[in-house]
Amino acid sequence: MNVSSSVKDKSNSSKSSSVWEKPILNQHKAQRMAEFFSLLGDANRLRILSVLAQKELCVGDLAATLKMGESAVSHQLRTLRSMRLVSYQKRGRKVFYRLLDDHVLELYQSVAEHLDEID
Amino acid sequence: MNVSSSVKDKSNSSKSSSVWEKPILNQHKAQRMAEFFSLLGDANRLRILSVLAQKELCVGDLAATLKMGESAVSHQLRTLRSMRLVSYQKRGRKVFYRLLDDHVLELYQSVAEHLDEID
DNA sequence: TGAATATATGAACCAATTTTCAGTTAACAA
DNA sequence: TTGTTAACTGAAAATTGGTTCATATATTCA
Repeated sequence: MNVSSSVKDKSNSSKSSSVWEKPILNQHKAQRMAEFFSLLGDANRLRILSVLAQKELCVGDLAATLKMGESAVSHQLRTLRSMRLVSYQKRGRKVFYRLLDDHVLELYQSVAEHLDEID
Repeated sequence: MNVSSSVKDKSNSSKSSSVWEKPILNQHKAQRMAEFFSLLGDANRLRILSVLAQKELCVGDLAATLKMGESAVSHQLRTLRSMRLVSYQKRGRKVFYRLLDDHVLELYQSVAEHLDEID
C-alpha cells in the first residue's frame, strides 16, 4: 500500500479551459482520444493516409500501391471513414477516397519530429 | 486486377523535404510512427500522461490516483519509457516519473480539437 | 540480519484488432 | 440476360496488446 499525496479524485469534470491542467483526463474522454490515436497506430493505415494525402485514389489502386489485399484495404478504409478521416465518392463501379482532415497532417508532423529527436 | 495509374513504387526514399509529399511513407518509417501513435492509443496510458503533466509522481501514487494495479502501471510506464515520453528518478525506494516531452501536449491538443469538431 | 515496502519482470490469460476467405451487391459491357 | 469487375461484408484464423499473478530485486528500517 502506498499513497503519499492526498488522492481524493475530485471526480474530474470533463471541461478544462487550458490544455492538460489540473483535472485528470476522465475515463470517457481518455477512451475517445485513445480510439483516435489507435486509428493512427497502424502502419498500413498510416500508409493509406500518406498515399491519399497526395491524391484521391480508388480502393483497387490503393491496394496495388501498398501491396495489400483489397479486402484488407476496404476494411481499413471503413475504420478511417468511421472517424471522418477520409471521404469517398462513387464513380461508376469504383469508389474514390480522399483525405478529409488536415489535423492528421499536423499530427504526422509532430510525431515525425519527435521520432527524429529520439534517434 | 486493377491498376489504373502507373504504380512503379520508386522504392520511396525515407528522406522528404516537406511533410507528406510524393514518396509513400515507407514500411519502416510507417512502422515506427505506428508504434508511436499506438503508444497514445490506450486510455490508461493517456491518463498516466495527463497526471504526470501536472506533477511528477511515484508508481504507487500513480496507481492509486488512476485506480489501476501497480503492476499494470509499471508495465505501462515501461512502454512509455521505451519511447522517451517519460523519465524517471529513483529516490529511496520510490521511483518518480515525469513527463519528458512537450510534443505529447501538442498531439493532445490537435486530437482534442479534432474530436470536438466531430461531435 | 530479517522484515517490510516499492517497483520491476516474465509468463499466462483474456480481449481487441487485423487479415484472410468466401460470398454478396452493384455497375457496366457484350 | 449473362459475364465481369470493383468494392463491401461477416466470420474465422492469426496476431497483437493489456492486465494479472507470482516472483524477483532493491531499499529502508528495526
